[in-house]
Amino acid sequence: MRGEATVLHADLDAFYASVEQRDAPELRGRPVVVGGGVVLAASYEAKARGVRTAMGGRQARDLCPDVVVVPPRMDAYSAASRAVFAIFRDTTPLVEGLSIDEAFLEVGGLRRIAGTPEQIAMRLRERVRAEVGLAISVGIARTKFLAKVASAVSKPDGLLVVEPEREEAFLLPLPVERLWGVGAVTAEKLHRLGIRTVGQLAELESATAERLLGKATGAHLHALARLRDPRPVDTTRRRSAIGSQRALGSRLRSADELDVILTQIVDRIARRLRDGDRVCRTVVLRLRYGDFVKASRSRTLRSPTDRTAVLLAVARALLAGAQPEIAERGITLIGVSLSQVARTDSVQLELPIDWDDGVRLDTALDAVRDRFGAASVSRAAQLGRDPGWSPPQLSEHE
DNA sequence: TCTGGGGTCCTAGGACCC
DNA sequence: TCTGGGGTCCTAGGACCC
Repeated sequence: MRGEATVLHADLDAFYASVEQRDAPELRGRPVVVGGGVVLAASYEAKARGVRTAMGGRQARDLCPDVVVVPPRMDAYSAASRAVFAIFRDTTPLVEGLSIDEAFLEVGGLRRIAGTPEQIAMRLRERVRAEVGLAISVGIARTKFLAKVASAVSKPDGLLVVEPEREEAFLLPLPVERLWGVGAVTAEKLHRLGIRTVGQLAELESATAERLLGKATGAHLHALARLRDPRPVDTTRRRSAIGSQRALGSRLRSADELDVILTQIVDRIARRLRDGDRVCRTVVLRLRYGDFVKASRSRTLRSPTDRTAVLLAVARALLAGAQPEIAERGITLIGVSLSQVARTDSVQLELPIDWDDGVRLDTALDAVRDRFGAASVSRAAQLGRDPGWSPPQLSEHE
C-alpha cells in the first residue's frame, strides 16, 4: 500500500527575472536577464531564445541581441521570498524551505479543514499571484523527490499531480538528468553505460549503481529511480554554513588589495552570523587560481565564535599560507565560508577567565561581552544567577 | 563556455583514541 | 617489538543544486 500524494513542491518561476518584470512593466513580454558578467536568472522570453542560467553575459547577448540586462536587486528578491514563505506557512505549519524560491509543504493532515492537496495547491498559486504578483508552479506527489520532479515538469505556471498509481508511467521514461542529484558528471557516467532514462537506471542492481557512482550517491539515485524516497518534510532544517565570495577577474592583485577584500568578506559574514544569533567553529578559505583550479584551506577552532576579529585573524593566517601558490599562479576568486554553525545559546563557550576566588560576576560578564558580543551577556548573567551553576572547567583558548 | 554567488552533501586519508 | 579493528575528528577536494 503506497500512501497518498500529499507532498507539495512549490517553486517560483524564473524568480529574479519575474520580480524585475513585476516591478518594471516595460520589461514584461521582453527577454530579461538578471546579472552582469554571468546570467543569474533569465525570463521565459530569454529562455526561449536559448539563454540559460550561469551562461556568460556576452553569449546571452549573442543569442538574443534585444535582451535587457538588469543588475540584481537582492533586497527585492529577499522581500518577495519572505512574502511567499509567509503564504506557505499560512497554508500549513509543515514547511521545509529549500532555497530562496522553493519549498516543500506537507498537507496530508489538512483534508478536512482545507480540502484535497490539489485544492490547497490551487489556492496557494492564486494567493501568490494576487498577493505577491508572481507565478509559482506546484508539483504534488507521495514523496518529496516526485513532487520536485512534478513541479519542474509542470513549469511554467503549472500544477501537476502525480497519483501513486501513475508514478512509474510518469518517472521511468524521463531522462536521467531529471533525477535530483544527477548533474553533468553523473549523467556522463550513466550515458557511457548506455543508460539514458530513469527506467534503465532502475533496472540495474543497486550494487552496480554503487560501484559506478560511489556508495552513497549510487544507492540514493538508484532508490529514487525505484520510487523509494523515505525523507519526510523536515521543518527543523537550519543553515549549516554561511559564506561569501568574490570573483576577481584575471588582473594581478597585491597582497594589500587581497587583504582589503578578505576583510570586507569576513566583516559581512560575521555580521550575518551575529544577526542570526549563530556562532561557528570552522573557517574555510576558498580560492580559485589564475588557471581556474579551485582550492580550499580550513581551520577548526576549539571553541565557537562570532567575533569578526577572531574570524579575520584565522582567515588571514589561511591566506598567508596560500601566498606562495597565489604568487605563482595568480588568483581569480577569493571567498570565506563559516561552517559548524550553531545557535549561540546552544553551545558551551570557553572563556579565558581566571576563576580564582576574587573574580566577580560583572568582571566575568565583561569578558563575555568582549568575546561574544552584548547579546550573550543576558544569557550568561542568567546562568550566573542559577544556584546550581558553577564556573566551567577552563582551558587555554586559541 | 573564457567561467557568479549562495548553499548541501559525500569521499578519502591521516591523526588520535580505545 | 609487533600487531588488529572500530570510531571520531579534521582537512581538502569534488559533485550538485538554485
